[in-house]
Amino acid sequence: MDAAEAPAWIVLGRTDRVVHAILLDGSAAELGRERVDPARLTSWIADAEARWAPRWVWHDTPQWYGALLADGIRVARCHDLRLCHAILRDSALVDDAAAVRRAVEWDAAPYVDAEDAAPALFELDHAQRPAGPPADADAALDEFLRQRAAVADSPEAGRLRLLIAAESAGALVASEMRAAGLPWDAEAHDRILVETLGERPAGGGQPARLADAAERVRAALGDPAASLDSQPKLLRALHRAGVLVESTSRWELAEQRHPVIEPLLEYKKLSRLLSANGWAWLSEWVADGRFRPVFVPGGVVTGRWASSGGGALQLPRQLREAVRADPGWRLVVADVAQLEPRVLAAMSSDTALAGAARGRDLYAGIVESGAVATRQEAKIAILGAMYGATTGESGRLVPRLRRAYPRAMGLVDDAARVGEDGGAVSTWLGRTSPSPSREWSAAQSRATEAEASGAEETHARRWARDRGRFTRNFVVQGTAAEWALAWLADLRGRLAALPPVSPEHAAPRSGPVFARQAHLAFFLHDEVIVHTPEEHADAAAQAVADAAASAGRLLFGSFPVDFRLDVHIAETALKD
DNA sequence: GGGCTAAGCGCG
DNA sequence: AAAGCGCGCTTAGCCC
Repeated sequence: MDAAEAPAWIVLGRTDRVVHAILLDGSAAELGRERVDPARLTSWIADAEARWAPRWVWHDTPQWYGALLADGIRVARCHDLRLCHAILRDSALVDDAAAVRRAVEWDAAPYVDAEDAAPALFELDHAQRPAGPPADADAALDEFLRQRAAVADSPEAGRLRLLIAAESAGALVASEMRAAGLPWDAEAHDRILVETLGERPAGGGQPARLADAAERVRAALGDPAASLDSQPKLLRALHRAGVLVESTSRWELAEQRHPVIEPLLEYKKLSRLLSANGWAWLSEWVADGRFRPVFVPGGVVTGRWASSGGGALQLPRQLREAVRADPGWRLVVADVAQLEPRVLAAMSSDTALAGAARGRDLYAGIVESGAVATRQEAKIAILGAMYGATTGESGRLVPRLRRAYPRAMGLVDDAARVGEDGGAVSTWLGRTSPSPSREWSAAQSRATEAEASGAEETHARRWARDRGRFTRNFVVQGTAAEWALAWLADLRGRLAALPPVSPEHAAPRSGPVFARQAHLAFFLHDEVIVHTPEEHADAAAQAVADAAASAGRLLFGSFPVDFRLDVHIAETALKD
C-alpha cells in the first residue's frame, strides 16, 4: 500500500479467493491496483481508511460493510453501486442515452443475508437464489465510471451528486444500525404483555385477558362456539346476532351500537398485540438486549426505507417503553414535526406556507393565516392535499388551501396531472417515479378509441386518477425521504466525532464499533433514536438538531423554511 | 406441506 | 368520521 498519490476512491471487488482494490484519483484515473488476501481484508481497509479516508466503491454495502463492522471497523464514506444504479437508471435528470441505463446486470434486488433469510430462501441452491449485482472489481469499476459519466453529463449534476452521496451514506447507516441494534428490555416487554394480555399460559393456549375478552364476545353474540379469528365466520356470527356490517374492520364495527362491539374491539386489539409483537416475536427478534432489524435503504419506490423481518417500521407505540438504554446510557428520541408539508413549502418556494410553519406548529400557522378554522381542519386539509383527497371533509377543505398556498398546491396538482397523463415526476434531487405498467397504458389508449365502451372509459379514468394520486404523493414523500437521508448522514458524522467513553462505561452489547460511541439505533421516516453515553446525551441531542438544520440548508439553500424537531433525552423511547 | 391472495392492522 | 399516499406482517382460506 504505497500509492504515490492519495486515492480519492477505492473500488473493491472480489472473486472466489481474492479481493482486488483499484485505487483512483479524484478524476477517477487509475493510480494502481492491489490484491488483498481476504483474511487480511479488514486490516488492509482499516489502514487505508486511516491513511486516506477514501470513498469506498463497492457493489453492495451490506455484503462488504457487515463483516467490517463485525470486525470492529467503520468507514466514513462509500458509493453503493447497486443503489446508485437504481437511481440513475430511472432518473429523468440523466440523459436517455446514458450507458448506465443499459447495464441491466446491475438491476438487482436488495441483498438478503443468509442469517436473516426465510428458511425457504436459505434452503435454495446457490444457483437458484436471486442474482445479486456483479461482485468483481473490474465490473464494479466499469459501472462506477458509467455512473460518474451519467452524473457529469446531467444538467443537474449537483443534485444527483447529493442524492447518490446521501443514498450511499444511508446504506452505511442501515448496516451500522443493524450492527448496533436497538436497545430492547425484554423484561419490560414481557411486563407490558402480561399487563395487557394476562400471564402467558405455560401449555400454550390464550392468555387470561384475551380469553376473557373472547368469552365476553361469545356471550354478547349468544354463540358459545363463535370463531373470532376467521373473518368470514365472525362476519356470519355478527349477522346472526343482528350486527349488519359488511366487514369486520375496526372502523366499521365502531359505528355500530351493540353489546358485542366493545369486547370485540378489545379482543381484536389484544389479539393483534399477541400475534404481531407477543412472546413469539420477543424470542425470535430480541437477543442479548437488542432488537436488530434489517433496514432496506431505497426499499420503497419513493426512496423511503423498507425493512425486512421483525416489522421494524411498525413497532406499536404500546411497546416503546421496552426500548430502553443500557445502564449509564441514554436515548435521544427525535422526530420532525410535519416534515412533508415543510418539504413541500421549500420545494415549491411557497413563502406563505413556509412562513406559516416557521418557528411553530405548521397547522397552527395555517389556522392563524385564516385559511381554515381549527388545527384539526388544517391537518386534514394538508393530508388531503398531499394524498389527493377528493371527497369527504378533506376534499372540501383542500380548495381553501389552494387559495391560500397556490404555489405549494400548484406543485402537487401538477405532479398529479403528469401522472394521470402517464408521465414521470421527480423528487427535488432527481429520483424519478416508475413508468406506468403496460396494462395501464393499454387501458388508457383503449379508452380513447371511438368504439371504447363506457365501462372501459370509466375504468381507465379511475386508474388514471389512482396514478395521479401516486405521483402527487411521490414528489413530496420522496423529497422528504431525501431530507431525512441528509439528516441521517450529517448526524452520523457528528455522532462519530463525539469522543468515545472510557471502557468502564462501555455498552458491549452494541458491538465492537459502537460499545463506547454514541450511535444511531433506529430510524423511521422522520424520527431517529440515538443511543448515547449519558455524559454525551446533551451533545448528541444538539447534534440531532444541528444535523436537521444542516440538512435543510443542503437541500434548500437559504430558502427560509425550518424543520422543527421534538427532541427528548430519556431512558426509554416512551413519549408522553 | 408450500404458494398464493385478501383482510385486517401496525407504522410514517 | 373514514375518504386520500407509502409500506410489512399475520392469519385464514384456497389451491395444488
